[in-house]
Amino acid sequence: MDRDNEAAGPLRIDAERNRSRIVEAAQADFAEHGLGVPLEDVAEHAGVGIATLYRRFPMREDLIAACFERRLEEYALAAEDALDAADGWSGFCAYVERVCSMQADDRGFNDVLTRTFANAKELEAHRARGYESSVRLIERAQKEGTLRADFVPEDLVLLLMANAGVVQAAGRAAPDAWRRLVGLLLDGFRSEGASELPLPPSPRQMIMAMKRLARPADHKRSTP
Amino acid sequence: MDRDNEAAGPLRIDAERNRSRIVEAAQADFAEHGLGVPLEDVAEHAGVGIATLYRRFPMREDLIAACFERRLEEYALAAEDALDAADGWSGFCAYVERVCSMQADDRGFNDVLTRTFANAKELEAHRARGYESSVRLIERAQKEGTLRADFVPEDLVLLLMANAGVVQAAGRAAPDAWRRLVGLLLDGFRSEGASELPLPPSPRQMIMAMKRLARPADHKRSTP
DNA sequence: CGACAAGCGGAGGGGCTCCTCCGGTTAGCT
DNA sequence: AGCTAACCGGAGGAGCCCCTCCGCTTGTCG
Repeated sequence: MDRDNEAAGPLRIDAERNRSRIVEAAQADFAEHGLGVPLEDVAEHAGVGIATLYRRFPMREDLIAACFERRLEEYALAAEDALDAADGWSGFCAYVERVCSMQADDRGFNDVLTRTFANAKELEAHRARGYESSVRLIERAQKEGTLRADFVPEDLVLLLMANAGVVQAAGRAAPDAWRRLVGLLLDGFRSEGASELPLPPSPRQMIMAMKRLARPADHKRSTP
Repeated sequence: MDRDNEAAGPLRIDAERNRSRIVEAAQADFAEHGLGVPLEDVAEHAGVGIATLYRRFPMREDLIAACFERRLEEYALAAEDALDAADGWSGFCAYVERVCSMQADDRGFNDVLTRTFANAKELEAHRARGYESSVRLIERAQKEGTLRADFVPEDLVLLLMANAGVVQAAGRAAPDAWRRLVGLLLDGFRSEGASELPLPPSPRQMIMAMKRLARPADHKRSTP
């Protein structure tokens, strides 16, 4: 946790209790409505005043970090677990499906995955860990000859973005739509019958894109 | 156009001029910022008062309809053109690339494509026309044996949603990222080496999803 | 040219959300 | 028990955007 990141001793027990309630409420609200949920709603669902929420989490990003550290750790673990699979391809597939499933289950996490957080060290550390393992996962499956040779790590980010789009658009109306997309994409990832592809975006470009998404939001996106 | 859909004779010439300006400004703003752009900005860019905009387009959807009828017609045409291609597969690929390219070029159109508009007959008519042609495109490529046999029209909607996600996330930071995704997906669409897939969402489910997106917006989505 | 319908635009009320200020409350320590 | 620092929460200003009302302007037609 990052509770005591800012000097200052441990919280008073009532404060600690409120903090937990806030995080729990936020996890539920983020999961259901995405990262843009009004903080006043979170405070209300937690049964605390809005000021209490702001005192504990001065920036929305702080609350997001507290809510998603676990999830991002699981994300990193998914890649590490997949390295233990019997063969490279099944490990790769299991990884992809597990991560995309996490996206489908949590609308907030769906947002988190394609965004960077400048001031949340733990979050970014987990992301980096997951990234490294996924690179090894790719290499292993490629050496095995099952994953297409021109596959690069940025393609995984593309997969996350694409899946985010489907999860976002399909929502509860078609809760399993993402599985179909992932199935189709995995067939595209096979080296068997792979055709020449446009160049992938560069790592730098992907990072820029993820940074861009972290900003205020150009304009809400949906019809208000 | 739908200018005179509501009885009432032709507009006065100054009014007609203002109307055109509004549509032009809106096309630009929608393309750049998505359908959620503040209408006050559109009015300002058009050089008219906000009241003038609302008088001519009482609902945001009216303005959207006026702005995107052409684009949606082009969308329908893309499928019809593709039916003229030398073979089924290249027609199918050309269609997919053309439509996805349109998404990448216009953030508003990107939103329009995965949404329904209850009160915009022309728009929905074009969409239906495009849909029918795309079904024939699919059948043709399947009979030819190049497109996987289990491909269904809903998979095209999935493609649009996935591409929307990439376009949305990558934005200008990685303007060609979508090409890579489309390339990978097209490889997944080939019948060569196709593996068994999860069931596709039903047509009804896709329609529900597109209707859902048309509503007020559950919660803005991005961090405010 | 003159009258009047059609059109114009800005002010402003309303809703939503962010975030802060400050007077009242309470845990924890002696 | 009593004190104090830590904590609480609601009121409310600020910003953004939606949409309407209404007094003024202008095209059009006799």
